[in-house]
Amino acid sequence: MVKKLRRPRGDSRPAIFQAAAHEFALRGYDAAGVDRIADKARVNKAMLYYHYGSKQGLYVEVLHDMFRAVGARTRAIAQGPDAAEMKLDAWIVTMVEEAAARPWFPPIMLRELASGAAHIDAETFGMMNAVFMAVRDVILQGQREGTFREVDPLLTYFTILPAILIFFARQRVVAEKRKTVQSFAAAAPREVDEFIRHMQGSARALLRRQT
Amino acid sequence: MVKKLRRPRGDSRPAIFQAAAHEFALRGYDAAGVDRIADKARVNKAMLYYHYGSKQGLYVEVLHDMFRAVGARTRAIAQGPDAAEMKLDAWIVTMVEEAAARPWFPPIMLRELASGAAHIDAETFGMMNAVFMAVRDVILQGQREGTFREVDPLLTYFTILPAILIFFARQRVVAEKRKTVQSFAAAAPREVDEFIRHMQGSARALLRRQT
DNA sequence: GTCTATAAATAGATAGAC
DNA sequence: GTCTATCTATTTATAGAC
Repeated sequence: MVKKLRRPRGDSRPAIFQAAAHEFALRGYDAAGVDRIADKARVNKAMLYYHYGSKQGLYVEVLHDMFRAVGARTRAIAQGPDAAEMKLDAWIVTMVEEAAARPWFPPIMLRELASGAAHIDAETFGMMNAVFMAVRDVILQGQREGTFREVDPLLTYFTILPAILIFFARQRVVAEKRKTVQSFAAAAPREVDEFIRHMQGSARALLRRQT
Repeated sequence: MVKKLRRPRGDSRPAIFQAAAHEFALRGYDAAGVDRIADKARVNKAMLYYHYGSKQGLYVEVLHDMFRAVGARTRAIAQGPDAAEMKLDAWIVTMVEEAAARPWFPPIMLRELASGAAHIDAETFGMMNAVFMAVRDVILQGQREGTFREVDPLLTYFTILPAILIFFARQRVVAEKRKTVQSFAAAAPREVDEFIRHMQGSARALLRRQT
């Protein structure tokens, strides 16, 4: 008889966090199953409530973890001494790295944008907004320096950001559908390095003052 | 006693369609409730199964309706006689008009991109892909004509499209959160005309050959 | 075409033993 | 910290009367 594999005792909290992040990314908040999260983390469902209180509480932790990391790095870049173009390049690298380090980040953020931020509390919303504020500062700096056009910072932010989010979300789509749907043969997955160059070039093209 | 308002008999099918489109957009496929759809359409739940067979069948109809409309208009533009820059401008107007005419289109498509197209059958996937193919043809045309840079058509498509989708999805976020979250005061809603100009300008900036 | 009633499965959450 | 058992509400779907 095969003994059921067990995690070492005491590390159930991070195991639940990981499993929840993946489940929320895969199915969205409402469709995510507390039972499925517990199974994936190989813990009892009651442990989830012991550590996090509720499904909502668990979701908020995942969101805060995301925006803490992204927010801190974005603010650091915005407050640095570099020229605006360099800062924008660095921010794109940051977002790509965070999306790669937390694969659940792009799907979750896309879903929240799609649902009107339905499951986001005021505090988390403030963290989301702080990221925008920092990027807006960089765009305004570039406009003061004369290197950027007089674009609308908000509309420009929401042109660059979703492109990054969708790139990562799309990688999964392509990988899975290419097996069965021949019409998607043209859409080979792209390399991350190639995408960073594309995105940096796109952002510069969007913002650079015409001559 | 107040008599319950009734729809005229016989038009339950379109009423269900409308209600379903909104429910799918608001909550996503998995979290959408057949009961809620029936209530919203003011029909009995059994009617939904009578007309559409299943929740999945209803969802597929909503998807097909979306991509039929977008696909036909996109193909017509791509096959027309205009220069590539004009075609791209026209396509952006098309997408904005379709998103305005079908408010459920941007949220549903964003969710599918976020979930890896989990609920999309092969046929619908082909329709989605046909839109990309037509836009790719326009980009290739512009490159042959010498007006567009040698960008990757796929990465460029997925830079322009999500910006349009998110703009509409975001309008709802802003409208609702601005009431309660003061930190979002900076993010006033934008006018659609203003957005079209921004998006056409962005697409041209992305693609125009540098001098 | 339209309705009621209900089946059968699954959801989030909790009490209480260990 | 960890587990079993269970409560209650909600889910998709169907059978059958009208």
